[in-house]
Amino acid sequence: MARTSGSHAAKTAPRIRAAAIRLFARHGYAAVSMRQIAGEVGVQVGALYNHTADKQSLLLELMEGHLTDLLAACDRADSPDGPVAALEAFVRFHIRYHAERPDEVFIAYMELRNLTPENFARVQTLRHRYEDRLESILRAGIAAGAFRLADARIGTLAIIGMLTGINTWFRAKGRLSLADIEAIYCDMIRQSVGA
Amino acid sequence: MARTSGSHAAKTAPRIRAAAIRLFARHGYAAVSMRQIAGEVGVQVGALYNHTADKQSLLLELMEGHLTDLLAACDRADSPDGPVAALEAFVRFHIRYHAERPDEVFIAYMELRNLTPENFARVQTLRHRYEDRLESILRAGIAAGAFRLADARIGTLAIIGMLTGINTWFRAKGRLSLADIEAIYCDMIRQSVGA
DNA sequence: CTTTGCAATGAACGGGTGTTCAGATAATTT
DNA sequence: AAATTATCTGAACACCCGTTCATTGCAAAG
Repeated sequence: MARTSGSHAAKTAPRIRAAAIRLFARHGYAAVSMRQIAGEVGVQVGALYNHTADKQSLLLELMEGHLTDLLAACDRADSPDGPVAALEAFVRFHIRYHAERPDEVFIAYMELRNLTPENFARVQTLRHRYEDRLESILRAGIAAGAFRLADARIGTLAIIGMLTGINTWFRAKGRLSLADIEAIYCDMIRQSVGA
Repeated sequence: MARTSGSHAAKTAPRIRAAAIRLFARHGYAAVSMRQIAGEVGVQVGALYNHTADKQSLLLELMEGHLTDLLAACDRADSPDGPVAALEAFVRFHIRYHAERPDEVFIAYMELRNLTPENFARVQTLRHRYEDRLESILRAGIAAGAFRLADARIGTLAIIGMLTGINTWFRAKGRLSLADIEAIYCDMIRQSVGA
């Protein structure tokens, strides 16, 4: 039987992913070469291919990994009863989770066009699953008469867009802390759906 | 056979820009080669360099062109009196203007990292000038007591993020027309600032 | 200690990259 | 009609790309 623990793979593979995440986020998938990634890991190019089939698979793994982690964390987070409280919980979860993983988020939203059509479809499915969490909250709020919102789907896309935008400008050293921003966004989003 | 049929010589520059816009938007700056652009224009690679200094300058020209056009159009659009009406006018202008130029918008928001630091600063300045249009409206609304919004700057970034997100999913053939989306966004954004 | 087998090396493959430039040609000016 | 200017071609330059593979090294299993 092949060795399963203590082998190099257990250490090199995650390091390749970490290097790829940082480099892809910084310069973009197309602008980063396999040699750059290998250099960051401290290994020769060919060695990468012991851990990933090719560059495209590496990108897909990063995106799918990020999105499945996101969905799992979203399920783990408790969602209180009542549309207004559930919406606020979602907003706070989203902001916190995304603020902790700026590079993964950047890749997952910016490198979609560098996926092959099949891989794009897989990633898009996962993304849709996440958006559906929010859409369900909005639908429930509308049905309960708690929200004044014309369309749950558009509302979902608008709120997600608003939230994801944070990653493009938020810096921890900025004028406002993440908690400040969280509070402002909670208010704006609650108001935006008329609650 | 140098030069195939030279009558449209003076029209090559705009055609290069048009091809670059389409290709950059579709595949990304880093993934598009000068040979691809030349092929789309129907010309050899070397000919591109009669109209642009290099690939980086081409990207900068497209971005700066888009943003100066945007600012000019924004100034031309009439902004009614009163914070609520001014906000609605801005939202409607933004959605319409951006819906008409999906490729330019995509490039201006996605290819920032492929600009040299100097060029990035220039583009960022223009972008900030546009955001300031909205921020002024929000500030006036807060000062007049018409808006319930904790921070004008964060409000600006939140609303801009919400609006720019539209370009990532809007398709003219979709369930809702642009006018529908415009109406929903107007409501959501007005509500989001507490008006 | 030997065997086993994964992982890393280093070189090579075919092809693509942005950019330059001498020479050719068409349009415009004189 | 001749001279000038602007523009395009076609080839070349030096370098980088993703990927493959025979060879080598080395940690764990027996």
